[in-house]
Amino acid sequence: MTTTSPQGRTELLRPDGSPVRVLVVDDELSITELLSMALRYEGWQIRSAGDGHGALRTAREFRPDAVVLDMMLPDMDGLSVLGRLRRDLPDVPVLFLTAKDAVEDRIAGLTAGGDDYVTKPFSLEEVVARLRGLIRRTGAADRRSDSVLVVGDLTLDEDSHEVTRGGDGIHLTATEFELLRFLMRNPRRVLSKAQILDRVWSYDFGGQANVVELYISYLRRKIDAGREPMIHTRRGAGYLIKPAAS
Amino acid sequence: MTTTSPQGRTELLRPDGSPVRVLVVDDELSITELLSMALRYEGWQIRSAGDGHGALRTAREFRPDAVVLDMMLPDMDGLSVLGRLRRDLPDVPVLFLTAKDAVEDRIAGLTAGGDDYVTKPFSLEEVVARLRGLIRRTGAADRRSDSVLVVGDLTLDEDSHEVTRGGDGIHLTATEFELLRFLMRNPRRVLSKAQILDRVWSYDFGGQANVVELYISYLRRKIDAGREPMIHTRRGAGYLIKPAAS
DNA sequence: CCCCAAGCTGTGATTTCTCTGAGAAACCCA
DNA sequence: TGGGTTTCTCAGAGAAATCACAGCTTGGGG
Repeated sequence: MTTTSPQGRTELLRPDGSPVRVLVVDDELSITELLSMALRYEGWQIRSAGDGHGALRTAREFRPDAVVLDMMLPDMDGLSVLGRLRRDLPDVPVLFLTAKDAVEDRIAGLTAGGDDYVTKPFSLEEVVARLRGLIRRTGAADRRSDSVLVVGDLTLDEDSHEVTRGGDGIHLTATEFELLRFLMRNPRRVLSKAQILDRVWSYDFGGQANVVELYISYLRRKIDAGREPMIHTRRGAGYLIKPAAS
Repeated sequence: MTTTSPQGRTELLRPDGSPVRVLVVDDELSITELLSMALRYEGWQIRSAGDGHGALRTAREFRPDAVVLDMMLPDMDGLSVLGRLRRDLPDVPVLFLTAKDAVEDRIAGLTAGGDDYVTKPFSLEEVVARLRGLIRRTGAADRRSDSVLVVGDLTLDEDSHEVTRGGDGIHLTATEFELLRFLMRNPRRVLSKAQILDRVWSYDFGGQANVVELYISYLRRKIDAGREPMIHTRRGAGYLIKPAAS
């Protein structure tokens, strides 16, 4: 089931209308804090654990609809946690967090079962999107909701990563895609550069805030080029996207 | 829940009808005083603290619906306060106060969970508006109320920053927008130039008082131009806004 | 009816914010 | 390993917003 809030945000809900439950497992407190905060903001119910045993204990009692699991835990191997988790909750989808240089193939094997993974350092948009995808696909959320965002004649498919405007396909880089997704998930709302940075760039990004301006500029070239503009600047406040007609 | 006071002011209330509670944390007494006064005027219940430990103690007992938190506290790091605060009150939204030049580095991740921040020196309108936004969005106030102010055929959307009169879109600068918001939040009430200056301009504004006249003039050109005027001067007293028909 | 204080607005200086080109570095895939 | 792609920094140009100042208008008390 999905429902749309007054702000235009779409929320995932479970079949019975209660909020989706997500368990976050990572040994770094700053990471669990960050994720808990962001995921809670999606309207989900969050519990967190700092090690494998805690995770298993919490999972049994909390019965989450999805788990975010760091592969690198102090007390046990990520794989063992996964195995034991599956014993209690056979169908729960898992989003793995891994270091960038971790063995890709082992992960690839794991994700064959419908799970997914992101590498650290991640951006919140990425984690939220993948988690939404997992929950959507495994049917923890009632009706399989749509993976296509639409604003005016602009469409963005979160599954295939396809973007079109007025029917024409548009190629975007990864960062451009995430930025556009964030804008389109919040249509007609002014988003500050800080908000965008916090959401679209990875949590350890230490650079200049004007990358946002730069990428807005790239996006404009690709989606607004020659057409009625959809991306607007609110000087001193931020940016917003809205249908061209209005 | 929202209710409309006899003066025409719209107030945020909690689901049970009791006033919203806000905790203000800053080590400068002048700031907590200023904010407490302004926020109390919104009809909210305010407590304040001058350091991290005091903040945590008060938060536990007062259970605020929102927190205004200076990042620069004498006894502890703003982030530690945040972390511990979140342990007791996982869902409470936080409005951070930061110095203008510190924005870039330590804000990273702060707005990610739906939190927000303003830079010092701020204007009271800004703080109040952001707080209202936070409370509205995180649902501490009952039904998610909407973000549009309406006076006569004039509308102002706090989310999209859109302003229309009689259906026509009107572009306002940041300062014009804040001034109009203040007027529209107090329709049919005379606001003195001093009040306006105190609310709309930052607390350290040292300029000439006639900026208010200047900006009223700008606003009139944009929203009253050619139409029945809605902004009226009460010579020697101040200004007020009201629907054209009356 | 006159005068003055209060209010209004044109001009322009200054500051601030945004956009974008150029290029360096990192990255990815073959 | 090498070339194309992507990300990001830097810096300059340009646009927009803010504000001081000053002269003009207006309203209303005397």
